[in-house]
Amino acid sequence: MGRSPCCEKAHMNKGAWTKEEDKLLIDYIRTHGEGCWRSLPKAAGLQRCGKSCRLRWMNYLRPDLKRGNFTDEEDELIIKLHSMFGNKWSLIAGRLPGRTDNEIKNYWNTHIKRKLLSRGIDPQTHRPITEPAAPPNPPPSPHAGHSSVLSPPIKFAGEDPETVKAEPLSQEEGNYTSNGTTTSYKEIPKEHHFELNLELSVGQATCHRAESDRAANPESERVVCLCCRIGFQNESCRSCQISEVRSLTSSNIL
DNA sequence: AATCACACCAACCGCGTACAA
DNA sequence: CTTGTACGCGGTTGGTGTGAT
Repeated sequence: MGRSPCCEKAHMNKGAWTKEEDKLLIDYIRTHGEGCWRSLPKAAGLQRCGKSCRLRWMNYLRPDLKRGNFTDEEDELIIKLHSMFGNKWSLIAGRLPGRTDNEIKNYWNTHIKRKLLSRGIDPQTHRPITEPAAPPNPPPSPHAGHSSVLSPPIKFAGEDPETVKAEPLSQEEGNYTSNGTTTSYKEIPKEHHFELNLELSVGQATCHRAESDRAANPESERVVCLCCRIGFQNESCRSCQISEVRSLTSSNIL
């Protein structure tokens, strides 16, 4: 038994959207807001499936979308985020205001891949192409309940957040180089590993907001929830209620 | 001017997941 | 617990534009 179709395709338009269809969709969402994509087309008078409407809105019609070329800063941020998340385009898009996952995915496949290859970097592994293939290292599952350490580690060169660039570590026989000194990867203290803490903050987490609490109780462990390590663009952290928009910097991550 | 190759990007497709019944 | 439905995501496709020959 196959999956039931998301809609009755026989009576649906396909292909490029017309200006009239765009207007119908925009007008409807302006009036009624997003949501219930399945019933939206009929309510809006569109001969499209809900999926198609959602995609059109998300990728093209949303008023907060930034059109135009990617900046060099965006390029570098995408590279950096891709080294962290892999092909999790929605996660990456969440860190680039006004950009969609589809847009970033397309841009990655058409521009950044080539850019990295020209630098001699494998776009998938973010390691020099001349290196032997590393053992499989899938990106962390968004559902992972525990911290995951990316191994081998990715180094973000430079202390200045403005100059952060994703660079694969020089790795010769498991060594890594940082600040001019070479260290066996095995000897690297755990806190220097590039670590993604994907634990969901359920219960009490001590965030930036709680620095004062921590000062009052120095024995308490400083735990920073994911939202504070990575940052939310458009919504506040639901565990610590930080509402400021935080830009991604190396200091947020490392 | 015609044709071809390539790049770009909007849109589609199928799957995984969340959630309600 | 199972099942059905809707949504969101990532991979892929196909149309269009542009430059080279």
